[in-house]
Amino acid sequence: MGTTQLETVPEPKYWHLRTVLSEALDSEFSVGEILPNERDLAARFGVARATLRQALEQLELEGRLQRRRGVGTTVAPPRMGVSVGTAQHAWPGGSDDAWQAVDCTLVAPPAAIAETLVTGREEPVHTVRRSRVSQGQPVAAELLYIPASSVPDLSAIDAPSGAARARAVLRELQHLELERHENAVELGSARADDAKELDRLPGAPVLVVTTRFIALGRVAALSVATYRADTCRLTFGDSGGVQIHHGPERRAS
Amino acid sequence: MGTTQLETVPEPKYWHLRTVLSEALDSEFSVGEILPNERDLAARFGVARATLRQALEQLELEGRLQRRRGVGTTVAPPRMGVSVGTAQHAWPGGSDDAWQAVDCTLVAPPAAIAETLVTGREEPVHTVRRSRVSQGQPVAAELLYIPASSVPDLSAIDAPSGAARARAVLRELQHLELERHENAVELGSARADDAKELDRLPGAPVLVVTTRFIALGRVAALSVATYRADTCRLTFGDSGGVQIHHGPERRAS
DNA sequence: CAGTGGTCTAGACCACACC
DNA sequence: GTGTGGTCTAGACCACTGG
Repeated sequence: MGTTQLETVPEPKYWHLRTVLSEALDSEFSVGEILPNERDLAARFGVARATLRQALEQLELEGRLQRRRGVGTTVAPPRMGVSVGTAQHAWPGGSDDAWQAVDCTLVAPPAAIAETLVTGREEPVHTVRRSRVSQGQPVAAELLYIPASSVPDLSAIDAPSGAARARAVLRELQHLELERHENAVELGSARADDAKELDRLPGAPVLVVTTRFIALGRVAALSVATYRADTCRLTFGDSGGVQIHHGPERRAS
Repeated sequence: MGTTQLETVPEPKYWHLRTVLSEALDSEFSVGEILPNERDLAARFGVARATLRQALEQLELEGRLQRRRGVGTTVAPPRMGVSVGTAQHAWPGGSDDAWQAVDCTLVAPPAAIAETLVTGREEPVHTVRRSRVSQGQPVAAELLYIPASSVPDLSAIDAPSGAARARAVLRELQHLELERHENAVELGSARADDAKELDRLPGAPVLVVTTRFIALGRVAALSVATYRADTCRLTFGDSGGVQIHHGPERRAS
């Protein structure tokens, strides 16, 4: 693991380090193995700790490393494939659903949500919180926004809030006929509450999946799900289990 | 824009700063406007430049800011919706394709690719490079891997490489009957060549979309497309044009 | 040229996990 | 406790853009 190469091209140190470490991970370490601590590594490569950290950040972003405060830095397993947008014509909360309802409240929709829920400007919405676990670890936190008009027959349910009510709301939703749904994926950073649920620090990179469920020509429900970007590979249109092993240069040319 | 609040909760400074700046962006700045430079901003908030930069990095990751070396930091427009995986049953290179072929070579597949292209272990693959432009700016760079056996009738084409040959390869591909395709999305960082094409620095966050095109029960083509994560929102299953305006807290509760 | 963001340093202290 | 990663500082110099 030497770094004694004075680049002819002024490649940033941290980028070069990233490459060197990446190769070392492929050849000298195995999944779950714990790396030397940051101070040692920095000394070994003759750089400041901040620079070393910049390289580690890159590798963590790429899902190669996992860092935990007070514990250490370990070699991450390959990202798990998490299927999204399968079950093309199913409402959330269906029988084979990977999610677990946590809570439910009835509130006035925040402005940004109301805008996407084109229907019912000032209409109250049920807000269902759900979480998704895969292979023993939390992978996503979701907020579902369901306009009250989408589940009109909810008066029979007496639970005012909590997981029971959440399940009741979702059950009601199944009665509607789902036309289609539309997905969008973008990069975001975890808000404090999501971060906690995902066992990450605030600001951790997440993949935000926004799904609009269309029924009767209206948006009957809106899901905003934040997935851990470091551990997840989102799969669309089936084949959730494909393992893509990333080699030395990952997409080498 | 005051920061004179000594937190009772030990919220990191950069995180608090991110929030303050985010709110300022919503209320006091408009798209395209240029912010004060980092040294001034840091002084104004009474923090070190590195801390200020940490906050700016967050906001850039979220697509709120755009930073360019030698120029300055500007307020980014809302992310553009880029449709992916529409045209459910179309090969790359079809008539309404958003991509532009750049180059084409015939090589032995790198190990990581050969593994995903389950067919033909040692078989040579055509490697087609394409780029995608949307609203006047580059949004994605792609590498298409096409096993030679997928386009057997290519001998008639004499162009050895270049854009012309790339188009010829894609034209041949249309003759196959496409069964389906499978998409996966994950976070990555731009390699040097991709970064250059996307007008970003190496290591910039990108959304990597891997698509496997299935025909005759085999993987007939494999696409690895890297999208700029800062400017793009990937849309699946139609509705490419939906604008989601992010409000003050973006997904406020 | 001057001004910008990008990289890097050598420290310091804090929050957390584990013993 | 000790050891880890996370935050923060106050500098310095580099690479790039634009006038």
